Amino acid sequence: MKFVPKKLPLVFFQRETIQVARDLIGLQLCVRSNDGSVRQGRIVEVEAYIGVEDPACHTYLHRRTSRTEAMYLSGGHSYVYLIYGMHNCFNVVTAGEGEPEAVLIRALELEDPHDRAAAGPGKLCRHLGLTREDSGLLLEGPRIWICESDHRPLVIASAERVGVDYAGDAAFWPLRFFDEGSAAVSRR
DNA sequence: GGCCCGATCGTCT
DNA sequence: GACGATCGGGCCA
Repeated sequence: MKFVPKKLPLVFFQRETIQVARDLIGLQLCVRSNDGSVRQGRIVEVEAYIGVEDPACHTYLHRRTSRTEAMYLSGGHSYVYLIYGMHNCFNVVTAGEGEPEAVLIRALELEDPHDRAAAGPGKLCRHLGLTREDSGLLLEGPRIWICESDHRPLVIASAERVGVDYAGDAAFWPLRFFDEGSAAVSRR
């Protein structure tokens, strides 16, 4: 019987952030371009950013600016920001409205599992064509959505988050999750 | 207005 | 392992 991918409902994202992060591993992130073509990849690496008490999170201590406004939306919206003046990072907003938490999508496995064109948060945005224009969108299409996959990860590993040395103890929190069996993970 | 620095990546040694 | 690119965000004045 053929596997028919099913689009995830918004309630999937409106749960506890760490649980959503783990559950996202193995699912398909899909983006439709203006010309109608769809680019997609299997999520193999994510990081949880758990809100106002997380010193690594953009909304630490309720920081709220035009950039982070999308994080205050209800779970199931996108949050895309520019980093180092040249790379975009795509996040899935989690939990409820006014609970500014999110999951950073760090790597996708493409059709060729050894293709590393989407192995990193900046690289996957470039590959999918995602920019800050795509921040604050609902993840129920037509532009961006996430659907089920018939390829579930065998082992989900956890580790420290990348690039958050400024965050004190929080730099050591094991909030990065990845598919141990994928060659498309950004770092081991 | 000014200053510092970043949830990265590619290149070079 | 080190470093530069490149520019907006965040914070202070």
